[in-house]
Amino acid sequence: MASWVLHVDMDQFIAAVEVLRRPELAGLPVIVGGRGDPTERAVVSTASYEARAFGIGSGMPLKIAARKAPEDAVFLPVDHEAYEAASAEVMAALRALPDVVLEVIGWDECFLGVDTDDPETVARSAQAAVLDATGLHCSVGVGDNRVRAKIATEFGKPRGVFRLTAENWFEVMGDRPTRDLWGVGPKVQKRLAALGIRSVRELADADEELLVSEFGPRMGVWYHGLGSGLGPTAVDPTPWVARSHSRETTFPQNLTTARQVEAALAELAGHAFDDCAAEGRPVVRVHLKVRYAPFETKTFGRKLAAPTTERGDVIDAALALGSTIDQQREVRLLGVRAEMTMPESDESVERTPVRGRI
DNA sequence: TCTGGGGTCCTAGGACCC
DNA sequence: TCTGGGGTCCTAGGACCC
Repeated sequence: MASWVLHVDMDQFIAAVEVLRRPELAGLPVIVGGRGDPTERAVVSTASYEARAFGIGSGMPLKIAARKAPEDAVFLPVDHEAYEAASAEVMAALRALPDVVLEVIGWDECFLGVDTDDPETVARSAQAAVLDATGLHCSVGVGDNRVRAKIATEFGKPRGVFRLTAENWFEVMGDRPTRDLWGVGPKVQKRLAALGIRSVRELADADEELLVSEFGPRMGVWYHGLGSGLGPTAVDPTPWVARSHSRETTFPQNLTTARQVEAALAELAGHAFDDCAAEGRPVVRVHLKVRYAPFETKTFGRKLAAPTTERGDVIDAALALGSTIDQQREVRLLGVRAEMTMPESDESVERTPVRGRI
């Protein structure tokens, strides 16, 4: 029997959860984001397929979405708790499948590790299990590693299954832009293009030394392998442990005085601390993020003299960092991140240097 | 056109030590 | 007086993901 990685991704998850509890929204363009008010500073979390037909997608400012949306479009506020609950049901249904190892990647996606000679059958039973338990649809990517499984899912959407392996990698991906690779964003795409590398195949054929000199020893090698669809195969069922917690707010009206900045920092730092305290681990480091109007962002942080479990210490650290904020400029966003001590971890686990995880 | 909030990881460069 | 090579730790910044 061969080992396979399956990537399960919910179809328009957030919008689907909303439609599930409000069936009268079925078939309408549904746009979830912010507080559901398209005149506010916020972006789209998820748009239903009906809304996507109008060019509305995740990450788009709500104001723009409102301009593109038809009259019957419905704007809804984000309801984290509802999605958490739905996510837990999805994961439980998948974990109950026979002989699978499950690694949660986000609210609406996970990897499954399975040993089988018929991964498509496992994929179909995963879809059936999720639909049966929650009424929600998902797509499944089948791969011989995590990278190929993850990318395969896009070809399976919606409600489908797609297999991507060493065998069909170049046939499927070879002529596509590097941006289609997991972990290649707009900046890296540009830097690659400057080296004359535009397609996935060109990346695979590129000189690794060149990539290392441009991106460093780790990322250079990683990007080169990505061109061939190389990636780790391990699926790790160990529950995810947060390394840090942060709170940030974009203000409806920019802050203009030191008083306002201090009050906001103290509140954010308090919330960030509380999130860490809930995990029962001390805070070791505090970071600040400030976005000056119109859109320039600065981040900076400091290690604390010693790990602390005192709320006041974290707030003091945030305020001390805050004293470096330029008082002459309007502040549009503030964020405080508190990094925690880490429990003992297994460093031997191969990591995918793709940043970000929910 | 106007850009959220919550995360993780990598790199460069300076400080400091031997 | 001007000077090496290597290691580790820390900070700042950047990039990407969902």
